[in-house]
This record gives sequence, C-alpha cells and structure tokens, in this order.
Amino acid sequence: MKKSGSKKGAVTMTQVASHAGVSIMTVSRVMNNVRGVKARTREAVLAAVKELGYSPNAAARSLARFGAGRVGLLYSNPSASYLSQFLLGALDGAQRAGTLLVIEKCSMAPESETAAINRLIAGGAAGVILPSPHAESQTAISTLIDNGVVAVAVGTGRPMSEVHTVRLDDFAAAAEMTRHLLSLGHRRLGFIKGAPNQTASTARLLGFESEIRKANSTASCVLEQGDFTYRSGLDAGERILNLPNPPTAILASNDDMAAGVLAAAHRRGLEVPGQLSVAGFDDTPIATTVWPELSTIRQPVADMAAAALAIIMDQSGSKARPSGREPVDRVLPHELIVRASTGPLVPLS
Amino acid sequence: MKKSGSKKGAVTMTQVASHAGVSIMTVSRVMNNVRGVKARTREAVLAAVKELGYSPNAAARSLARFGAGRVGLLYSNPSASYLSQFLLGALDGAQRAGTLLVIEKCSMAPESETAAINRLIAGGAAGVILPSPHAESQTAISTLIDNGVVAVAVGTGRPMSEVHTVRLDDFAAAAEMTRHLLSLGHRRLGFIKGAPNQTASTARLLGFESEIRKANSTASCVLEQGDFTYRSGLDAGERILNLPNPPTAILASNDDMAAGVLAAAHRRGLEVPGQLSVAGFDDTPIATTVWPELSTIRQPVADMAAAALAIIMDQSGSKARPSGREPVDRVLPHELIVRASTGPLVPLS
DNA sequence: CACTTCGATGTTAGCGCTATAAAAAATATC
DNA sequence: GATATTTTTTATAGCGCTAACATCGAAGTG
Repeated sequence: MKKSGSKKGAVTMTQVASHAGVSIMTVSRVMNNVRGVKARTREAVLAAVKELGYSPNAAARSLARFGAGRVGLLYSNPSASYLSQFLLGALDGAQRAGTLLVIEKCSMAPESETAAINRLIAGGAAGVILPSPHAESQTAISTLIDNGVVAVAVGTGRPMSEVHTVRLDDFAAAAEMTRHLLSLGHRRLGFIKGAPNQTASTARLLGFESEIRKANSTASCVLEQGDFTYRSGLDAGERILNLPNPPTAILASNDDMAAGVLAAAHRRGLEVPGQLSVAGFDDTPIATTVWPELSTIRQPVADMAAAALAIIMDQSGSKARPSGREPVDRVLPHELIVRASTGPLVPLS
Repeated sequence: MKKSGSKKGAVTMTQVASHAGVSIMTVSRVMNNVRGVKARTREAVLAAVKELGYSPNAAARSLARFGAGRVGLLYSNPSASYLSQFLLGALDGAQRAGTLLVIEKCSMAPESETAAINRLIAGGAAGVILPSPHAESQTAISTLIDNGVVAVAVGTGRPMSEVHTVRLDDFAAAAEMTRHLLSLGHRRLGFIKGAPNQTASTARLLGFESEIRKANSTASCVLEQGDFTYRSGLDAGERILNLPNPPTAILASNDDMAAGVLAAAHRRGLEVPGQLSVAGFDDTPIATTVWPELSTIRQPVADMAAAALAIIMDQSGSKARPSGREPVDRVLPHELIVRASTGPLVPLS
C-alpha cells in the first residue's frame, strides 16, 4: 500500500465518494447493503472502496446511528478460553455491524451483576449479551427487562420465555457424540454431568440417555456429577474408574472435565484411547492442548456471539418493542469433532 | 437508577453541563483531567456526573480526537488464555483512554501479518500493539516503522532498538522462582526452555542458570528444550523423569509446559509436590485449572496491555516523531505465586 | 488608570458517518 | 404526451465530543 500522501491514514467515505463520482450517501448505502442502489453504481463504489482500501470508521458509525448503536456484554471469569473466543466473535460482529461493544465485568453475585447492568444501561446500551453463566441469572434478566433493554442469553439449554436465546441443540449434540462412542464398539459408557444450575447440563444428559435407551439394554451407563471444572472431572473420573467393571468410554459435559478424566486415566496408567475413550464438549482451546487431543463437540462460539449481536440490532433497531412478542430462539449448528481421544478398544499386545 | 425520562439512556455531556451550570467544554476538561479548572467548578461537575450517572461516549470521543484515537492490536491464536486477559486489559484501557481498539487477527506467516497490519494502517491506527508472538517479528516491525506508525512490543525478553517495549524482568522472575525451589530444599533442578525464537525464553533461562551458579555447585541442573506447548512440556517432562537420578523439582518456562510436566509425573505415579515439585510461568488460567494448582510467576497482563496503550497515546499524541528518539522500555513488576505444586520433598510414609 | 499578562471559561467548527427530506431520473398509466 | 408513481441519488442536519480560538475577569506594572 505505497504512501497515500500524508498524515494519518484513515480513508474516509468522502474520498471514496469523489473517487467513484457519487455522493457520500450512496457510498453509505452500499456499505450497509441497503437496497435501492443501481447495480452499476454499487459496483463503481465497491471498486473505489477496494482501490482506496477504505474501511468504515466504527466510531463515527455508532455515533451517527441512533444514539444507541451500543451493545453491552457481561462477563465474569469462568472458562477464560470460552470468553476469549466469544469476545473475539462479538468484537468482530460488532465491527461488521457498526456497533460499539461495551464490555463490563462482574462476578456472579447478584449485586455485582445488577451494578454492572446498570452501568451498561446508563451507558446507553440498546441491548445486552449474556454469555453462559449469566444467561440463566434471574437477577440479570429482570433488571434488563425492567429497563426495556433487549437481552440475549447465549448458551442456555433451552429457549427462555423472557429473553432471546442463541444456543446449540445440546440434546442432539450429546446424542451424536454418544452414537459416535457406541459406533466405536463401546457398550459400557460413563457420563459426567455439568453444573446443575445450567440448563445446558440437563439437555446434554438427556441427549446421552436417549441414545443409551435406544441401544436397548445392549449398552449400560454410569452417571457422575461434575460442575464443569477440571478438578470435578478428575474426581468424577477417579470415581468412575474405581468401579469394579468400569466403562470403556467416558463422555464429559465439557472439555475441562474431559481433560480431568484424561488425567485420572493417565494416573492409573490407562492408554487413551486404547483402553479408555474420552470425549469432551465445546471444543475450547484445552481440547487441543491436552494429549491426546480431545474428540469433542464444536460450538461455533464466534458465530453465536455474532448471532446475539444481530438479534439485538434487529430487535432494538426496528419497530416498537411490544413486550408481547415471542422472543427469538436461534439454534446454531454444532459439529462432531473426532480427534485422538476416542477409538475402539485395543487388546493389550 | 430510576427512569430518567424517556428513550435510550445515554446521558450526554450537555446534560451534565446544564445540570452543573457550566459549559459543556468545562465538563470535557474535567473529564479529561485537564488542568486549568478551578477546584470548585471541578467538584460541581463531578457531582453532576455522579448524580446523572454520566459516562462518556467512547465513540464520540475517538471521533473528535484527531481522527486518530484508534489503536490496533494484532493477534494470532496461541495461548488463548493469555489473549483473553490481554484483550480485556487493552479494552479496558482503551475505554478509559477514550480510544478505539481495532483488533486484527492474523497467522504468523509474514504475508498474513503484513496484510493485517496494512488493514490496520488503512484503518487509520495511530499505533499498533504487538503481543508476544508478533512482538519479535521483524516483518511486522518494519512494516509498521516504514509507515510511521508507533509500535509497541509486549512480552519480549529485552528492550528493542526500534520499537517501544512493555515487558517484565524475565531474568529476575526466573531467578526468583529458582530461589523459591532452592529454598524448599531442592538441589537437583530441571528446567524446560521455551521456544528459541522468543527472547523471553533466553532471559528466563539465564535467570535460572544464574541462581544455580550462585548456589556454588551445591545444586545441579538439567535442561530440556520445549516450545511453550503442553505437548512439548509433557515430552520434556518424560525425558527428564527418565533420567537415572531425576531432579526433584522442575521449572518450566510457561504454564502450559508445566501442566505437561504434571501429566508426565502423574503418569508415572509421582506425587506432586511430595515427590516432585513443578513450577510454571505466566499465571495463565491453566495454572489454576490443573491439579494441583501451579506455583508460577504472575504477569500483570492486563496492566501490560494498558501500559502499551498509554505509550501509544503518548507517543502519537504529542510532539513530532523524531525517529531518533529512544524507544520507551517499560518493565512491569511480576509476582511470585506459590500454590500447591511446589513444596519440600516428603519421604514416602 | 491605561495596558499588558494570565488563568478560567465559553464559542465555534468539525471528526466520519447515517437519517431524513428533497430533488432528479427512470418507469408506469391513461 | 402529460401526469402519476415509482425508483435512485443528492443535500442538509446532526450524533457526542474535543481542539482551537475567542472572552472575560482579575491581577500586575509603570
């Protein structure tokens, strides 16, 4: 990109406009994919954009759009890996949508949540995204609703009656992973449940059980309670492997717990997957950090964040907000990722 | 925060100004801590701000500040945990500084880096923050310099001649951790080096060796090469523990590798820290995810991000940019965190 | 007391973009 | 062919904030 002339880069819309021989407003229309621009004109603008390397200024955009154009995102610490991806997805979507993301940290304590949300509201947020742990917080939800702010819960196990949701089909995903394990020849399966206060935990359990039932008692299973932490996975793994006739495959409700199971298995010298298959859920970075890498279910985290953003733009942007309207429930596709931690039993050589 | 009247929240400066009985400019001055506002006036404004729950609009701010007010941040995937914290720190600092963070993803391939940087420049970034893996990329650095953009490298092992740096004293930190292990009574130590192309790896190694030397041959050590991944830590751990008379404590150059060592130790039934102490570096989330939790060196990641931002604001904001000026080298304090993975040897009971 | 010298405020003009209304061009209708 | 009805495009007015200059007093000076 040679030099362009002088000072600070920042190609502006005005430059693109004059370069393309149209008015600045037309450029704006093209950039926002608004209908009502003749194809030829649109092409000309696009060409100018490309040539000049123009990229819209998010700040100006957010400022010009109805005062709002600001979206809040609440987070607490848990599963930092999830957060990082989610954040990136949200940030990216925000940039694309011409919105400003205002990020607020809080703990899970109700007062802390409320305080953070109030800051977001005072800051003029049109909507707030509630990723997983907060997605099921009644406090957060009612504070938001009372103030007429659009709320989107991400990662719940089922649709919610008061807020919009973006999630995946946990039931189907868990079932799919279970079928994968069954197809590998495993007949005694272990399942580690997630934190009981998250609806996704239940959905995953049900998906697992449903497949076991379908197997018509040719398959048996053992359940253990976990809480989504590595430590709880390790403990649950120990308990399961201590059984007289332990399962040959264990499905954990998330990757952290699966990593814990891996550790438990290694501690007693079991080969994975030769003697024990281990599967996770979520495809967070830890899935590819541990060895062997985990077979898991991939959540399109970034897409989910973007979808949440889109819902907010949609709901707040357009028409009135008749609180009577049904909330949106967007279910994104998951993907079964088979890596090295699952496989058929291998008789000891 | 009762209702304030109508529509979208967003208290504006104008409202604060009239509420405090001053002009909007005075409010701006107070918000930016500009000197030249009488104490009484300042207080009045602050009171109004608090009462109305005003919070400045970052978008408007960034727009009004000389076109610039935009800072770029380059990232690739590695150590997602580090990224998440770093991002949050940068985002927070940006909000406070009234700047907009433009985040670009790229791989480590030179073309990809250059492309991302060019996008940043075209976007009008006043400066770019280069976190760890990119901090030492000559490609990235020269592209930035050639375009007269301020570059800040974060997490290098030493000051750089061309770009500003924000880092910690890796040498001292490694030495400190080594002393911790020695003080626990360990005399045979293992050290796992980090990726050779990062200067921080070297600094940490030197810090370790310096303490070993100080111990005057009462202590011995064995070195293994790693590359900052879990897998490499696991392998290096295996190699070290396979030695005839293995060390009783192993210091890895980062947490991921330390977690790998932990796995290797558990695999052969060693108690940690009873039979082997393991220490990490960085205090990333994985340090508290694994069991036992890792003793490690905490990097104030968020502060480092904020510091990088501050440097950019400083350098680009003020005076000319006589390329002759010495680059800034900011060294932030680290902290030795002692958790459960290190301790004195415990004779088998 | 006119006359400079400052420190503390207020005014004005945009930053880059979008929304709205108004104008111009293309198409349809009788 | 002239008017009604669509398109498509342009002009103008800000969004909330800061930079730069204009003001206005209150001190200082001779």
